[in-house]
Amino acid sequence: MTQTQDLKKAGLKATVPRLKILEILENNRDQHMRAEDVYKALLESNEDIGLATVYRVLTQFEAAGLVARHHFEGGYSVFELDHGVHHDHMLCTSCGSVEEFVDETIEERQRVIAANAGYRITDHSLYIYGICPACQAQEK
Amino acid sequence: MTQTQDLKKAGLKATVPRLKILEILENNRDQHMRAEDVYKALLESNEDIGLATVYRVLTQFEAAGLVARHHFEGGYSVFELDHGVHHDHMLCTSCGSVEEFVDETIEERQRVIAANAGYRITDHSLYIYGICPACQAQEK
DNA sequence: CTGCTAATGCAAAAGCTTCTCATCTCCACC
DNA sequence: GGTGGAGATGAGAAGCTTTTGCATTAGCAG
Ligand SMILES: [Mn+2]
Ligand SMILES: [Mn+2]
Ligand SMILES: [Zn+2]
Ligand SMILES: [Zn+2]
Repeated sequence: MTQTQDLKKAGLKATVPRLKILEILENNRDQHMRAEDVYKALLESNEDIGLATVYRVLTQFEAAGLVARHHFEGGYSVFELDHGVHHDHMLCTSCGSVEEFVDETIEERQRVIAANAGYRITDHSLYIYGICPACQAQEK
Repeated sequence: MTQTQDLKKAGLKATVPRLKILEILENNRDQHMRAEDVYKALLESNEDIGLATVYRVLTQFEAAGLVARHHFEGGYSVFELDHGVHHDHMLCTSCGSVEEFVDETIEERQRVIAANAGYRITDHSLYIYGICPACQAQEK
């Protein structure tokens, strides 16, 4: 399916800014990008797209389920293409690297906790912060 | 132990602003307060303390282990007195109410995940977002 | 009591994100 | 293919939370 079709299916007009931003996210599937990062990538591609549009489009993509938004420590949002498969994150507070993981035991416990309290879960976020092996090695 | 002693033990001078802020946090043990909330409480007590000081003091309290800082959705920090017992949070996205919980199974799984990746955990945060029973009842 | 250092209040500024509004672009329809 | 109009965009202003610079004040060791 083309990117244009992806957008149409999400109920969004296939405009140039949206197509370019989608392309950038696909070219950085392994990254968690800030709006500013996306904006810089656009500038490097000589695209004349405003930062405000980047924010608008990313929010629309999130609402449409095309991307996932995360709030890592730092007071800003990061985005990644939503592959449909949920995952959580472990972050190195020293070098900033991010590792992804899925743990069905934790997922299940969360469902149980919510059920016991009568909550209907809409979302959840789990971040493990620590020092990665590489940074530990450098400590010495 | 007095509040003055608490501060001294944490390596902080027992100043008026720090004592007042500590007092406010103790008077709101069941709350998760923003810096702004603490500031407003100070104003109501007719304390002439600047917002910048509130931010500075809360950050110092966090570093000293006196309070815990959380990043609920919304782009700001909330603080609560640290009772030494770690807990996670479940939040209602409709009314904003917060429920606390502890789940040893999840805690253990996190340690295992980190160990498998060679990470040394320094911290973690788990937020479950959903609709609380009361808000579900009102939906209909 | 005194003096030095750390702490404070205020205002300015930073950092991220949203909003306003005039202009431009998609695209459904002819 | 041409067109009208709703929706999208760019630029800059503004909003919010948090931090910082600096002159002044206040803890507290001696
Ligand atoms: Mn990810
Ligand atoms: Mn709590
Ligand atoms: Zn690292
Ligand atoms: Zn609720």
